[in-house]
Amino acid sequence: MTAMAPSRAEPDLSFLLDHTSHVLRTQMAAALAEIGLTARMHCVLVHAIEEERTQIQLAEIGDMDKTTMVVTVDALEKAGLAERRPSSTDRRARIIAVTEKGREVAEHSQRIVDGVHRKALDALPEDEREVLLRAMNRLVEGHLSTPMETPRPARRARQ
Amino acid sequence: MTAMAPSRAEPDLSFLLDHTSHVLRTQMAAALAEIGLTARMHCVLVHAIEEERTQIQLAEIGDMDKTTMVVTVDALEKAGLAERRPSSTDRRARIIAVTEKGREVAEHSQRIVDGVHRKALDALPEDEREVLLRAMNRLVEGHLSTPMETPRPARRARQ
DNA sequence: TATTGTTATACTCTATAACTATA
DNA sequence: TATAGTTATAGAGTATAACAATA
Repeated sequence: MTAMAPSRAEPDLSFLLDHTSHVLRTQMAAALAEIGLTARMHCVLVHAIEEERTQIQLAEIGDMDKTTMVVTVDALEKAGLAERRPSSTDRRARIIAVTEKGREVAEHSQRIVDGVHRKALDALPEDEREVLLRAMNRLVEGHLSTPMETPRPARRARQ
Repeated sequence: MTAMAPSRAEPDLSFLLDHTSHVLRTQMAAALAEIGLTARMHCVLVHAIEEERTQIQLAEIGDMDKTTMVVTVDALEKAGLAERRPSSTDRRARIIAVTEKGREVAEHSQRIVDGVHRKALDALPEDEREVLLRAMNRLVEGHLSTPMETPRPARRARQ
């Protein structure tokens, strides 16, 4: 599953980040699954509510491929939480419109997400909690802002 | 790639952990790739040096499946960094013996790993760094210690 | 020519199932 | 019967390629 274990004296930041993010992700997935959502569906729903956005825009926000967005929106439509509507300004593009039910579900799922985060943070003393968030934000905006490119191994054509 | 984006007032711990662990992982992969190692190969190498260990024991330490361990050990053997030796006490088991070259490479890769971690931590003020590590360790040992079970969807037999 | 969304599918990763040898 | 290691492969996830419609 996750690689890399602790055991040395040196602080193993990889292990700490991999482990915590993985466990939190399983907690989040389990919590959202109870109302039939994936983390991605929740993410798209929330950002589609904020303002009129196309699939591409939502894909960018959620850092997904546009093809992944297609299946995510398919799932949202199937669940009756969102609909594709033609953009009034670009006939190629589709606006993701959240339904009334989608709005309700998103409110619920946002409470679930916040609750999962809250429970994790509440496990820390207040001073640590604050500093942890500040430090993580600093890393996200600085040294750990951009993924390093992995040389993708060219793919052969379709047929 | 990674889902879930920031944007709300609530601290989005999922985003912070996912993003930082992902970026750090790409940095680590790139750094280790320069000497032909994956993070998993490094992990196995290091723990195989510490003491005589079987594949299963190493798999447990690195939190991998035994079948994943097979391919990792294959790679290490192919690179001349380790060898499978029959255990003297259990004829089913194989001890992973690290070669002299493997020892040298492991020393090098450990420096690389520590360097990648060091650079990330050095991007933080000292007080934040310390608290971050303390808080992460607290989470790993407490609220975020154990992944939540995902109901695996039974798999059909082979053939 | 470039871009949005779509379908089809190649590829990677991981883990289950089944097997062999041994305990 | 249970376990260590192996092989084969199912299945999930993801992203590339190609395409149609439109810009």
